[in-house]
Amino acid sequence: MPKLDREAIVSEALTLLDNIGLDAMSTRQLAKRLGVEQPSLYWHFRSKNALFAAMAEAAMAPHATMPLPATPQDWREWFMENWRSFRQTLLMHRDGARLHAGTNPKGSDFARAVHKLEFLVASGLPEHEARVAMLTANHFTIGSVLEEQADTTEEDDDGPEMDYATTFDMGLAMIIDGLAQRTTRDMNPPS
Amino acid sequence: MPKLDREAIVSEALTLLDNIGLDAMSTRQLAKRLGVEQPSLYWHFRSKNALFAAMAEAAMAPHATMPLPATPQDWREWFMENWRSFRQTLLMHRDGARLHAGTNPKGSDFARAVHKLEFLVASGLPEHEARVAMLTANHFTIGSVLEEQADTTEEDDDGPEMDYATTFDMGLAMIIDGLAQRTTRDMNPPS
DNA sequence: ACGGTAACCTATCACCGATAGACTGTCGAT
DNA sequence: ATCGACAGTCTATCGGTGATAGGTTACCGT
Repeated sequence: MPKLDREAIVSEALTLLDNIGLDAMSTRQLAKRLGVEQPSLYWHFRSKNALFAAMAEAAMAPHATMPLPATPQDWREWFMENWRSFRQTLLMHRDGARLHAGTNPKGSDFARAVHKLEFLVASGLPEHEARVAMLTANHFTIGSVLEEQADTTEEDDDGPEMDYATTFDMGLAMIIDGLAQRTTRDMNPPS
Repeated sequence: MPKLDREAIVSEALTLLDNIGLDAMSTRQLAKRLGVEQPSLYWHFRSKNALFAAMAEAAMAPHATMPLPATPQDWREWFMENWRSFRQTLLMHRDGARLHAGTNPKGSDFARAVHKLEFLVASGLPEHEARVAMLTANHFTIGSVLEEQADTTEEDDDGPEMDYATTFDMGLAMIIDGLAQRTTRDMNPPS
């Protein structure tokens, strides 16, 4: 019988999430899986939302521990891979985007974002535009995965229908090209 | 005593949403506001989710009834205004983005999307790229508003802090520029 | 006058998140 | 060895929730 601590609870909660989805998750089912009564969870977490926050943070670990970019690297390639990784991490768990949406970033995440921004600046991009591009890619990724995971259309064998991965890649490439344009020329005036 | 029909329920539900937020919404509070007992709502809607779907559709009306683009119009300007309108509509109601996320588009919405795509094609853009740009802008908008509405930081008077509207505009402009690039040149090879 | 049905009601179910307070085990200090 | 503190779990319970079953009313065409 594994000792019950925050880590074990979060781990089991994530597999329960994968099985039944975010809306169906209840503290009672989770407690039953852990061989424990429901109120015991409230010793380790102040509320269900606090548990969700811990789950969201744990689910983001694969992306949050990726190596940071280094200066000799091609910024376009890194940009692509970074948000591909973000998307993949969101897709690892059922309702991963909904779980992630609306979670306040930790301090370390903020530090990593600063480092990434500095890398883009060191690669010759204007800081303001690079920051906007990072935010844009973030929002685009969350929105994409949100819609992908909300899609309930059955997988008929009548054809590929729509490839979420390549659509995502193309959208991301478009953002990258829009950003790349900012290195050479200024914005065109509004009229 | 106003007759109780779907429209009245949805209308009152949206003002209740604005007052207490999506998570706190309950059928009992809504029924009380309508001067009715709670199970009565279930004659008009099969489930709470069905009510949410009707609310999402009604909330999208301002954007869904906008005039469609016509061929002599500048496609860049229209693109900007269309997704600005989408964002503004999502912002009209509390938790508007969460309410909208994961709703299957109606048939008429699909028809409108086809028309918009045809407009972009008529403006000289390649169809596939235009379609990707529309999806990208959609996901970007939803992700942006989702984060904006999830932001709980108090409005201190120590400065502008961050202007969501202009950040959105700049991200949208980046997508537009990325799309515009597809008219003149092909994608650059990966190496 | 009568039957049907739209539209509401009461009553109730199973379940939920959360809290209060009692219990048990471990462990360090005396 | 004993005691006290406290981490960690339990039982019991609260108010609230979405949803269903089935009774009641009022209108409407025949």
